[in-house]
Amino acid sequence: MAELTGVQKQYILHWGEMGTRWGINRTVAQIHALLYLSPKALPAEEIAETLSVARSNVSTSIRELETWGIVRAVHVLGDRREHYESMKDVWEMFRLVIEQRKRREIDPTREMLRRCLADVDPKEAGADYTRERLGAMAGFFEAVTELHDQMKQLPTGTVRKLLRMGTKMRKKARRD
Amino acid sequence: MAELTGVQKQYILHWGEMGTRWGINRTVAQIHALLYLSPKALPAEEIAETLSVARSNVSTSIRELETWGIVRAVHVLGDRREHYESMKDVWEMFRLVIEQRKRREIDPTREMLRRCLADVDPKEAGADYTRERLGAMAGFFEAVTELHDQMKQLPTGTVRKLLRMGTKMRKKARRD
DNA sequence: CTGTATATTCAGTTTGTACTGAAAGGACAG
DNA sequence: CTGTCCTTTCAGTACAAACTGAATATACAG
Repeated sequence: MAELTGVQKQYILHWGEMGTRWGINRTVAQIHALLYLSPKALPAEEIAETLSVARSNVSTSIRELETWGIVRAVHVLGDRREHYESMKDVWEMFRLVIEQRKRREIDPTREMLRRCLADVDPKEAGADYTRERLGAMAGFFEAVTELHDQMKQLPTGTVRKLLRMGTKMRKKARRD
Repeated sequence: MAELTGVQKQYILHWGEMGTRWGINRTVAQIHALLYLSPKALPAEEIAETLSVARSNVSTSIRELETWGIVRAVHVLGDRREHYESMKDVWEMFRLVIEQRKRREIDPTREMLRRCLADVDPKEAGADYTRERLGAMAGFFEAVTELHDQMKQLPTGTVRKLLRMGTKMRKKARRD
């Protein structure tokens, strides 16, 4: 893995770009991309060299990937260094990330909306309007939460079944 | 709307924070929050004052919201200024944003993956492994695209029906 | 036309996040 | 223990994105 192939380079750079667009640090995303493509676990130093970033930067980035649960340290016989490897199951990887982003971002937003709804001062002008808007937004987030809870518990295969079912319902609706 | 109520402040600040976490400019998100809560369309200057940002900043931010299609300019009789209002249908708003983020981010990633798969050099060591990993990732993105296409064409009510159906299937699966 | 009100553009500045390298902190072989 | 190898922490720096305000463009009333 010392030298990257053209394809690897392309994938890693793109993945880094995607990361930034979704609020994920570029280097963190690049390291993940590198590990995902790597057939064997890599030591931090090799990651740093391959991506041309500081060793310490790799350390913190790896830590973040570990908190997501999509990268873990493994030990190689006869080597004192930690080697890092990425989870390879793509669906599971995204499930983990989505679950955590929901916890970190969706859930607090739901709470904020509830708090706001409770705090609307009825004496304030336009209180009804504010409640209406906040309520609509809250409803949406509740639905998203419901959807997520479903997905979380469905095995991958069932998601695919639902996809097919959706197709049928859509076709039927069009005929009606 | 000159002075914000406590609830409005809370909502706008939180929404700005959420924006940044998803790669959306804080001010852009705040302006959207303000317009979403506002019962009437607001002129740029009032937005700037209310949020304490430069008039020019509002101009560019509004432009971005317009490209998303979730804010539009309206005219008020006897006023030369443009007034801006947010779409109020939350589901439609998110549908628009998701559709465009898919176009800007998911689609290019799919293309990148296809290109990579085509470019894998069979002579290179580990070519099979690389293809396997790229293929798995590509499969995921294809599924996401499929899911999106379904959602896009389903009326909101049908999404809810699917949610309920999922619940039943899950309960059944648990019994089995 | 001219003058005024409004909107946009853009060069320069600010700000916050990411990154580096040096120092400190572990772990372990000998 | 001691020295070596590796990891983590952190203060300072670099950099990119966001923001400002002045200059410019545009629209329109008179």
